[in-house]
Amino acid sequence: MAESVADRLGGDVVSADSMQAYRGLPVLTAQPTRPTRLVGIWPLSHEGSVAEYAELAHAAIDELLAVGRTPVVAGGTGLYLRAALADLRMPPAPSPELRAHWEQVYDRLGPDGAHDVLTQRDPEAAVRLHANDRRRVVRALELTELGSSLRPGADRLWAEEMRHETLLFGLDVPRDVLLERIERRAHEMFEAGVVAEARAALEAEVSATAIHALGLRQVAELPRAEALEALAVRTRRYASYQRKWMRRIPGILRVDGNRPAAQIADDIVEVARARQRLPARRAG
RNA sequence: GGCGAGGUAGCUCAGUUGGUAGAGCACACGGCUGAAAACCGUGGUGUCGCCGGUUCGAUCCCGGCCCUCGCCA
Repeated sequence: MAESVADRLGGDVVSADSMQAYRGLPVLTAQPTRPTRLVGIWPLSHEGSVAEYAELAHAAIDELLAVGRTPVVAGGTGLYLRAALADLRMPPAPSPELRAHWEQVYDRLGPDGAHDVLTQRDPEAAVRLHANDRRRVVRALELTELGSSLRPGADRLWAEEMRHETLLFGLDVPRDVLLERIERRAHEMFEAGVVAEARAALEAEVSATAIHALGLRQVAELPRAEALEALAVRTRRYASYQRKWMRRIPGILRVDGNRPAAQIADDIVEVARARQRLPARRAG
């Protein structure tokens, strides 16, 4: 669908998806067949992050705009989409030493003890976090040593502000249709050789980030029927996660996604063209 | 047909010496600022196989029936 929109507008698709950014799992991550920006850019051994992705996405988008093409950003989860479209101004990168140190502290003091330490060092961050959220409590603690905070200044994640004038569309698909599509998609992945792909990937080094590609371990290790079910279950959860973001991203326009891609693309292009003409008319 | 084991949440199962039941996963909802297809939190969604009996009260005890699995005919 994104490709159809890009073709009609004279643009290119930019992927907003953490796992499509890796190369080596084209079937499992449902990568597009035509070359797409930010797809397959990292080896599986690489530990990717939103902040790193955001820089690349900004560069790709600006490059397209500079030559007069329309970037069509498609994803993915809301965080990656927002990271591509807005300037989230992430706090400083984690240092391996600080992370290791605070992880040790967390494990030694336990969740409540570690959370107490955070309350002393950064009360504002502490009230936002649950003691059991090890990842974020550790991150917040390491930031206190870098003169930063997990919650610096304004909330940019949920703000409407974006780097460029942008139209946001979210596709609505009825629940039963969605479940059926997920089921079919899982089967198709198996027919396309996802098992061999996953096993081959796990032979080599896989980063802590890439290992979480949905269903990677299950597909490689479980018997077919169980793997298929696990893949479908995880995909369902992912879909409900996307719905959640769709409800919350400010300014998103929801369109009926239960139609052929070309038809949806036509509608979106029509809205885009109408919006483009509006300022000119007013000016005129 | 005989003997044995079992029938409790969507699934796998625990439990109640009789006071209408709870874990994991699934599912729903919420959070999220350099791991986001990740991670954290909250919520039990139920004719306890069916019919009767005993009892103030039965998912639990008793009888009958149905179903599943195993062994034997």
